Amino acid sequence: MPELPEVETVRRGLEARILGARVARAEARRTDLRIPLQRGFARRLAGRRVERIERRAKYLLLRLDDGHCLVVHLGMSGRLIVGEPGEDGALAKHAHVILRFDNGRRVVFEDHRRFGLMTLIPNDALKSHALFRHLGPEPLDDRFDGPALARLLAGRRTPLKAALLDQTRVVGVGNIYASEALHRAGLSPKRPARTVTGPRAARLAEAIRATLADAIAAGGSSLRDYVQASGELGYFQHAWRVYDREGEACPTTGCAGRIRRLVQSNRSTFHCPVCQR
DNA sequence: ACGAGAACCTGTTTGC
DNA sequence: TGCAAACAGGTTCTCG
Repeated sequence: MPELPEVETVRRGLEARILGARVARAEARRTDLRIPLQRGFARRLAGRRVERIERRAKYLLLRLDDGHCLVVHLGMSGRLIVGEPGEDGALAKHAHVILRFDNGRRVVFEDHRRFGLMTLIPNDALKSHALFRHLGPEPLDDRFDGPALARLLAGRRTPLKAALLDQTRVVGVGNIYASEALHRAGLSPKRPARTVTGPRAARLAEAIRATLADAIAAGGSSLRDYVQASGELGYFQHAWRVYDREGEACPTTGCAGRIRRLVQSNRSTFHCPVCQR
């Protein structure tokens, strides 16, 4: 799922609803997530206040009042469902962790594939933690530009699409937005990453930033029943230029190409062979 | 060190 | 309708 725009959308939804609230009760119904929940995970959350809600790459960081950070990754199928105050509906089949806050809100972590994770890490250990140590720069940071991207791709023979998915290069771009950004930049997903320099790198850096920013503005992409933290649907999926549009006409003005699907590193890539070179 | 592919797990869609 | 295969937004390990 969730790539940077969806995670950022969830972050904003959480911020509006549980920032400053205190965990009244926490419950772990299943502990074998991608990283098994720590012993006493629920007990350690009880009574904690959420002081800040941040995002790094595709990770949500809930800074608690005891010097720890509740780290959440949604993997492919993870969701954080925030209920209305006082509301206490039925739990989904794969509701693994339930947090009840003192403002009446319930936050449920659901993840049927269990590629996601929740874990508590001391704030001062975050940066050096194995989950974060090797992460590349944030694409929406002002310092992320053409020259910076060219340096990150230098020497890489791997196809450009695969390089964009590599979170040690740049973070936050996943399978949908990699295809989208490459189309926006007019660059072939098959091009060796190291050939992206100068004006091409500038175009790609800008395309990545614009694609992610547009998606955030739309509340992310909602696939199937994925919902953002507020329970609303994002609508960026309607703005996809190439993703999941195999056989359709290329949306580039004046381009007569058709969108093709190919498989790279076991993932689908969508592109226009005519205007992406 | 690098790059490609498989593995992790469950649910849904597609094709015969 | 039934069944099997393919596919799904991510990350991490293994192998060559």
